[in-house]
Amino acid sequence: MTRQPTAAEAAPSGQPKPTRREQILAAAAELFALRGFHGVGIDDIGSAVGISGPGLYRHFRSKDAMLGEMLVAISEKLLAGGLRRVELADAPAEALTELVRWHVDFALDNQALITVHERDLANLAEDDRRRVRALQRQYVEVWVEVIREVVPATDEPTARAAAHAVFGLLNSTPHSKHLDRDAMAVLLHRMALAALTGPGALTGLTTSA
Amino acid sequence: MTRQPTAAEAAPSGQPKPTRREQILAAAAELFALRGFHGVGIDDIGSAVGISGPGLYRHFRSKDAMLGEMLVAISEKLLAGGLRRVELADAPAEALTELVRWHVDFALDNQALITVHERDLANLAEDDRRRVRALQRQYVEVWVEVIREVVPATDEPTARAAAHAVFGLLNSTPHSKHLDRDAMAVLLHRMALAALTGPGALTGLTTSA
DNA sequence: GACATCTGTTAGCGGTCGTTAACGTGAGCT
DNA sequence: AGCTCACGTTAACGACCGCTAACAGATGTC
Repeated sequence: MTRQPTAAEAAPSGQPKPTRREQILAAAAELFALRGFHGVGIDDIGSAVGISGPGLYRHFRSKDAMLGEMLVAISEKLLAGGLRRVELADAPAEALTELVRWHVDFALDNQALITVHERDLANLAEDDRRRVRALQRQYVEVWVEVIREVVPATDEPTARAAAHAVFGLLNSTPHSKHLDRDAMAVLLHRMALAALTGPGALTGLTTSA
Repeated sequence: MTRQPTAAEAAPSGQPKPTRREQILAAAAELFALRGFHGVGIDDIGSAVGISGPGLYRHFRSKDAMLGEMLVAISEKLLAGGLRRVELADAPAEALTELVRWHVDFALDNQALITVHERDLANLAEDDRRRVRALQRQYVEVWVEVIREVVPATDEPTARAAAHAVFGLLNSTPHSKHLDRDAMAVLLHRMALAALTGPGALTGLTTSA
């Protein structure tokens, strides 16, 4: 029976120490993003971190556990960051721009995880999938509330759909490497805000004739 | 050696006849979208169309051939439709709205294929992947040209990145079923146009200080 | 110096999956 | 009536893959 330090002692002192587990997760994320969960073998992940094959089982219970851990972690981080930005904002409009900025930075700095997140969710084990779905819902909810404050005449389903659409826009990062990071960040930020706050973009859809 | 009618005699008379091949491709697309290419077995696809397992090999050379055929077909259709809309338009602004309308309708009517298209491209065989990539590039090119006509001060890399971002926005359809089809179409249309033509969204990124 | 523990190795099992082989059947043509 | 051919069936093969078993070195501790 192998020891399984689940996120509790993953960061005992602080952040300076990149654990073996974290190295493995990072490498696995990169490979999963490239070829998909089922397209990557245990041996591939192993050799990506210098060890070979079954040595990974000293650090993880199973291949599914790796996927689960990294998707739960990223979902938690995304939600926590979003909540914090909204809390720190003074006005709704500022909350929205901060939310956009947060998501843009996050997407640009975690392209592999973003890709895996929206592609291999179906390959998660039941438990992990429920947790991730719940976190996703909460994150969407944060956006929905802020959107409805900034664009008052928006009903809830529309706001939800708009949030998903903006996520699609912002998460498009992995598909285009034509601009450097900063230019990309500015572009995505502006496009997202324009899509949400453009004149009448979100209103008059469900109550109109 | 089995006969392989490759798209030539797929539609000999017109469109009224849904071939067995097409039934299979549609079912396979649905399953691929749900669980990913590697997550779906030959037997799953077979039983989805009433036959079981290896019977599919009377219609397709291999499982990869199914994926290849459906992704090439969808890419060709997308490009052809885009080109036609632009040709029929009188002015650049109209070309852009028509392009958006075309892509919105396409995404809403082919959600499974859209999902597979952006998820399992990596699982294609070399030949097919090259063809699909080439078609994708041409489609992006259509958008880039139209965007640069409508928003004159936009440089090419920015236009390309913006096009990808809009694709991400429009292809978000499969992730949100909160609105009915028509409302969704209107919402996506407005958001896409706002993102592209919003005040200064695409300008001043590469030449600014 | 004996011991435990952490981390890694190689060999092999068990199941899954794509594909092929061999065979059956019913419709249509001559 | 008989031949062909399109369309299925089941059985089985071969490869791959996740995972376990058994073993080994390096390190720190009493």
